[in-house]
This record gives sequence, structure tokens and C-alpha cells, in this order.
Amino acid sequence: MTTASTGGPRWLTDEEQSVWSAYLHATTLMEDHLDRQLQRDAGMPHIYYGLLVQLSRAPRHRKRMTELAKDAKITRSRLSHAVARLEKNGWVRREDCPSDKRGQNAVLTDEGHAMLVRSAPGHVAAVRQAMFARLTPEQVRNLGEIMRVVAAGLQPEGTDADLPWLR
Amino acid sequence: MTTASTGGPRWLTDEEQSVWSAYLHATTLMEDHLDRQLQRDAGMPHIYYGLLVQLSRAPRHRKRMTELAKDAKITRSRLSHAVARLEKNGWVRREDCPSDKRGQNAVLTDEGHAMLVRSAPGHVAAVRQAMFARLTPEQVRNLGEIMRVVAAGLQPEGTDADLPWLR
DNA sequence: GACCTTTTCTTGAAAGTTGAACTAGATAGA
DNA sequence: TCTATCTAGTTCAACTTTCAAGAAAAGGTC
Repeated sequence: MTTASTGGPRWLTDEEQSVWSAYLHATTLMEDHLDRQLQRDAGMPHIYYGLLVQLSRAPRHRKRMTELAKDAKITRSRLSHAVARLEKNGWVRREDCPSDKRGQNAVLTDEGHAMLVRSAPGHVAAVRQAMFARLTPEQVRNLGEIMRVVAAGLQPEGTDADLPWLR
Repeated sequence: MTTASTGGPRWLTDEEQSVWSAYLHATTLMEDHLDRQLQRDAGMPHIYYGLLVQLSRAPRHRKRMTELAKDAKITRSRLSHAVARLEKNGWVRREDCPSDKRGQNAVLTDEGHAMLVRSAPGHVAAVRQAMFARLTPEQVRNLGEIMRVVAAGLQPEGTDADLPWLR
């Protein structure tokens, strides 16, 4: 399946295809797995859980909307909807930003924090069982390096992210 | 952050946390990237494109719904909706299964095939640029092995997938 | 200040996903 | 055969995501 440099499109090698297919399967199954686990045990999808985690790690349990969106790699629009839903659950509340009247802080409520404390062990166990318990320490190290490279290459503001051919 | 075996939940080590975070960032950014690329160039999300690819690889360009859902790792419900949409686009059509009157085959139309031929080079280029162009051959090899292990562990019918503590 | 541009966040509609309920046909046992 | 159970696929309602449009405040320039 490998096309020599005949000017046509450059296809993936057989190994690359196989790796790509494994990547797609693994990531799809992982996302489904975690979504189901958290929907069952915490009543929300994985991404919403991730938002609560971000807030729990932030100073004073709060964060500007835009910053939160950036950290969670989602659009501001999506975050608006998500926070509205989490607010309805009582896990997050909005608060005007004192220094910028346009701004809003998302604040983790006590109930939100409690919910996190309650569901974190199960979630960590799921992650461990699905990934870390199955990999050797060296594989974990390699995976980290690989994912960092890929993420860096896709980062929106990356210095040369969209110009790899200039390297 | 490492908890000794005190009976409490077993958290992730610092390195595991860092790897997990890199994994989530990379996979989220990658999915967004491909969804946008295909939405722009082929008018459909990545998963729909994957369905057409599956059909194009199947004998006679057709596949039973359930099998297609299994191969694409999605629910039958989601597939029903997806095929309805692709049918509206003229890229797929449904066909009664001759041997089982409950069954349906999803069939790739000529237009669907043409669309695939047209958009494949751009998609492959996007995948290559985002992933394979950035990794060493050894990293590609390692990634393949890692993703196969993870996927195998999450496979629904996995012999001991949900019973890792019995190994 | 007046004007223009940018940033922040929200909204609404359209598209996609989920999980449960449902129909029709296949299968197996008495 | 009759019945119970299972499988294939669809449909519905609730929910989530996307994209485009918009309101409000901030920042810059004259």
C-alpha cells in the first residue's frame, strides 16, 4: 500500500495504518468507558467531570470561563452550556469577575466538591484498570512522551504548530 | 501524591497523572482537529467518514448494520441515525438482507465512493501531519503496541477484560 | 470624547448522541 | 405447534455539541 514518491498522495504505510486503527479503537473505547462510568457513578459525562476537577485544582476553587475553556480544550460556547447544566445540579455557580465586568468566574460549590471527593476513587480506579495496570513502566513513559509531542503539534497557538513543513 | 498501601484509594503517581493529562489533551485535540478537517473538506464528522471507509473495505461495499456498528465501535442506535444522514447525502443506501428479514445492509453508493476518493488524500495528510510526521519510527511502534493493549482491555467481549484482578 | 476593533460570554437553532422502549423476525424447547 | 426468549434494527425524548449571531465591556487611536 506504500506509494513511492510518484507525486501522488502519500499514503500511510501498513504499520502506520495498523497503528492508526489501534489508536482510534483504543481512544474510542476509552472515552465510552469513562463516559459510562462517570454517568453511572457521578451523573455526568467525562468532560463535565473534568471541568470540576480543573476547578478543584484552581486557587480558591474558581476560574475565569475563558481560562477554564482553554484548559479543558473546549469552546467557550460549549463551556457556557456545560456550566449552565452543572449550575442546575448545584455543583458550580457563576460569579461576576471584580476586575473585568465582562468576565465570569466558575466556582466549585461545596456540593460540587463533595461530589468530586465521592466519585474520585472510582474514577481513578477505572483509569488505572483501563490503562496503567496494563502497561509497563517503560510504556507509560513512552506514552507520555508521545502524547506530549502530539498535543504540542495540535496546540492552537503553537509557534510552528501549523507549519511543520518549515522545520 | 502517592498513597502507600494504607487501604485508602490508590491514586495515580505524579508521572501517571502527567501522562493521563497529556493523553486527554492529545486525544481531545486530535479529535477536534480531524472533525473540523473532515467537516470542512467532506461535509461530515470523523465518525461518519470512518463508516464510509469501513464500507469501502468490505466485500461488495456493503455490511450488515450490526457488524458495521461493532467494527466502528458505536451503538446500533447511533448507527441508525448516522446511516439515515448519510443516506440523505446519497453516500450510502440501505438494502434488505436476503437471508435474514430483520437485517439491513448498509451499501456504499458510487457517489459515496467518489467522495471518499476525493477526500482521502487530504485526510491522510492531516493524520500524517498531526501524528506520524512528529514521531520517530520507534515511537510509532511503541504507540501501536500500547494502543493494542489498551483496546484489548476495553473490548466488550474481552475474556477477562472486566476481571483484571483475577489474572 | 468618539470611533473602531477586540475580547468575553451568552443565546438559539440545527445537528448529533444516548438509553429506553418498541416492532418484527429468528430460535429453541416443550 | 405453541410459547418464550433472543436478536436486528428503528424510534422517541432528553441531553449535548456546534456554529453563527449578538450584547456588553475593554482597549487603542485619533
